[in-house]
Amino acid sequence: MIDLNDLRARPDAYKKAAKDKNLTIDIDAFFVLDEKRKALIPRIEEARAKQNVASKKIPQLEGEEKAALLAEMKTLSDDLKKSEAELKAVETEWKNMQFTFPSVPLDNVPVGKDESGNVEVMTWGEKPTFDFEPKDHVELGEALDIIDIPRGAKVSGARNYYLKGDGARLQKAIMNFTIDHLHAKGWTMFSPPLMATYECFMGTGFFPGADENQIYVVGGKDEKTGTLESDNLHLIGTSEVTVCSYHKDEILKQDELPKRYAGHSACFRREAGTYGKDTKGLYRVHQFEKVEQVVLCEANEEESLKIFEEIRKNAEEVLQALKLPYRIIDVCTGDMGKSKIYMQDIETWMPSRDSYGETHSCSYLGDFQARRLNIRYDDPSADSGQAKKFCHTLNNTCVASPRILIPVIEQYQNADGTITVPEVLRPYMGGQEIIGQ
RNA sequence: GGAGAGGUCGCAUAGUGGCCUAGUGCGCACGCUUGGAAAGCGUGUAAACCUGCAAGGGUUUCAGGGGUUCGAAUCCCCUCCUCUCCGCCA
Repeated sequence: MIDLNDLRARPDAYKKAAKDKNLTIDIDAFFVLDEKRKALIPRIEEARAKQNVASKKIPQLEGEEKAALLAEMKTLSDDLKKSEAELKAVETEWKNMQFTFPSVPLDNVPVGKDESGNVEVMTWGEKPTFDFEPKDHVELGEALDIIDIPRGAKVSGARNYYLKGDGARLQKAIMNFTIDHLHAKGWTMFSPPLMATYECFMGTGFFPGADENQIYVVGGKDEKTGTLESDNLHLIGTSEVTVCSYHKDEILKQDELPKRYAGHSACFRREAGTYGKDTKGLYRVHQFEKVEQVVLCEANEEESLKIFEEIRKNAEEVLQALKLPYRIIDVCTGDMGKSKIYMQDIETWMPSRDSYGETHSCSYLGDFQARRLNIRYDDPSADSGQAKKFCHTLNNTCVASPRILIPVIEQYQNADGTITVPEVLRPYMGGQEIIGQ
């Protein structure tokens, strides 16, 4: 959600943002509605005020006087109902339009049409070289019986998989290592709900929009009627949805900000429209595990950007501990989504793809989500008129698996087909050094 | 899944069609009192929106939505949530 006063003050900034983010929206049409609404409201409020005055008088009156006022109020009430219906229609559209409006990206965000406009900012680490013919993670995983994709497909359809034995243990180890990494820095762990209401998806900016068909609806067959029923819940595609919504409709205290939350959860994505894309292996799957960083902080861009660096660094530290080469890219306007105002991706080197693959996504959303979720904080230093402000929110992957297993398995493979367990993960695997011996 | 009871201001409660501009208690803030504190006394105690330079004025909000009515916290319908009992169950 955007600030309407800001929209009215600088409509051109929003028109440019929409254009840069490849959104087709009609801001001028919105202003027509906005005016209509503003004209209707005083009319309705005036009628209601009259009604309130009459309501006090009526019980004191008797006979003709009373009948006359009742008749007058009947007419007023009928008119009022018409105006209210009109306002409701206008306001519904007025609100729906607002949900489609983008936030305005920061000035330093590269303008671009799609991912080809993204800009590499830095790289870290040496790409691995092998003195034998390296295999990809699927071949290695199946030979070691730690990844089973055919059986995943048998049981749950394409893009599903089993991690098995040391494969499952390796994923657990990476999750636990990452959780401990954040815990040591004072982050609060969450094991959040995996299902959430439409409002939470709306509040975090995923609904309404194209993302909607990426999300699974929780439903079931009604035994009596045999028809498919929806439970009006959706499976989260990221714990950002339920962790961020944790404080929905709350007023936080300034001195308890920033809130640093780490959500560890399974994530579910339909991956609609990606048929034929990344079909091989564990890159693009319907279900994965993720430790997500979510921060709610004060509405202060400078401070927020420091936190942005902090959460990106937290993720980098995990990759560095795993000794996985990666690069950071500035995501351009056309690739960042309507809610974000600044975004960087971390891409980790994946030998079998002979390229970097996206493993992390770091986003700064300004007050976009907090407005939709109605999360505010008390600012005692502010003027009394504006003591309650909307928070700013940020989020970044800390680690997501099995995608991260691709570089881990491929980079740590040995000539004999075994996999060396990264040193930092060994304590999480009972000291095990090699998978496949 | 079945039966029942509920959802009112930060919390607890009162409120069965106009006296509700939602009372009372607690909490909180400020003031008086005091050497200081407690107690006591007094005052205040939300959000959103409209209007206005401002002071102010107005509207809405009693879980949410719809209805009846000149008028709804209160009556009717639907949805959500909570609790109790039964059933099932990790």
